[in-house]
Amino acid sequence: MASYHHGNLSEALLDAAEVQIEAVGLEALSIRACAKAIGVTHSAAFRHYKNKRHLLTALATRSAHRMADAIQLSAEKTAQNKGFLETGLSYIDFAIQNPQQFRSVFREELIDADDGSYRLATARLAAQLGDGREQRSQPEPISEAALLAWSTVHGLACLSIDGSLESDISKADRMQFFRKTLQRLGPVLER
Amino acid sequence: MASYHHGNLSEALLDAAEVQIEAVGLEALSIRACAKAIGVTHSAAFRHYKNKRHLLTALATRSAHRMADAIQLSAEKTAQNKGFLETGLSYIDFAIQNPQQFRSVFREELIDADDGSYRLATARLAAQLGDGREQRSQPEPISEAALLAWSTVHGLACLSIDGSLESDISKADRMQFFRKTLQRLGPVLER
DNA sequence: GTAAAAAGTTTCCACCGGAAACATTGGGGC
DNA sequence: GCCCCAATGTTTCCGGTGGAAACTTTTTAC
Repeated sequence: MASYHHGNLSEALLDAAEVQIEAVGLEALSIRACAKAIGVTHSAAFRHYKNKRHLLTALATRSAHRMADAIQLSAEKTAQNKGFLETGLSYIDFAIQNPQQFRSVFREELIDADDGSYRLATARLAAQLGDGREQRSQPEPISEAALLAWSTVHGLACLSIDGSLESDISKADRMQFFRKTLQRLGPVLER
Repeated sequence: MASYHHGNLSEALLDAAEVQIEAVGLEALSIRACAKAIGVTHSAAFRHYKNKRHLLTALATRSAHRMADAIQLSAEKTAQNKGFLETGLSYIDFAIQNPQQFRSVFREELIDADDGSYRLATARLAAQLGDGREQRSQPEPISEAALLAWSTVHGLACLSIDGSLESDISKADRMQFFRKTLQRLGPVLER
């Protein structure tokens, strides 16, 4: 106990960062505060992440997988053909439940977008939106229908957590309204 | 010349901020750098904006109006009934041409979202998307169709400037692809 | 058992946003 | 025409931040 070496500081830093961003916002994340929460000097963090951007990239990667997991889970509970609607709604739901984590995934100016595992995680996420069956191999470009679905869902998520809809739709019936909105998309999502 | 009093420092600060964010990114904006670019002490800025958040709010407000102007201009050049397509495309185009300005408009964690003139500016923007004819009076909630249109366009803009589409669509034929994508929406945008 | 590498700490630096106290200026009332 | 005051800048200070460098402690490999 209370050993000099923490044991799993890199993971602990991510945990602390996750807590901190949901508390104070993604932009206000501070390495020093994360380190202090763990009981370690801020310099220790730089042994595991060469700079703040690398920490945020790791956080974004983990968040992307969390999100993909949540979506996958909801997809498995749903009939194959009604997949898109539930997938889209759980995409939005994750964003609303974990706004800062969601932001961390797409805030490329804060992260190293070329990072391999980050790209992998976001590719997985994107593939989930491109309707259930479409298992894209790498070089094949996204289809029109998939882009339409993804951008609509992504737009709803962004507008929701950015507060731009607050004067229009109350939080209570937001998801219901979103469901109806997404249902409209159905007819034009044919391949 | 070279007078002690600048004359129009608040505007000059916004101009400097606009230049700086497109150069170094919205999150990296520094009041000190803006002030230095103008040739003024950083403290002078606080005479005009009580803190950084207020500066960013003013910047967001101005950017929102710039964007609304650009959209309005393109709408006026277009046939009345084909309005949505061109409106949406110019929304996206503004975002791609001025990514940091676009971000500043919607980055509510950085600005004072309750500010009156900011709300006015974003309301104007939102109204433009809700198809040409629909002149929303304040308390009337957004329609399903309008939300669908707005969120799709907004999603495309966000995904574009965040680089999430880079591996899928080259920049060159991006707008063309977006046009085709948005055209699909037409049939389901009936009121 | 010891040498090297891994993982912490301490100390330093430049920069940042912001507060406070002071200096300069220009405009309005007399 | 003068003077006072409010507006606008400046200087100086503070605590917090990311990051580099040098040092210490621990773990691991041989």
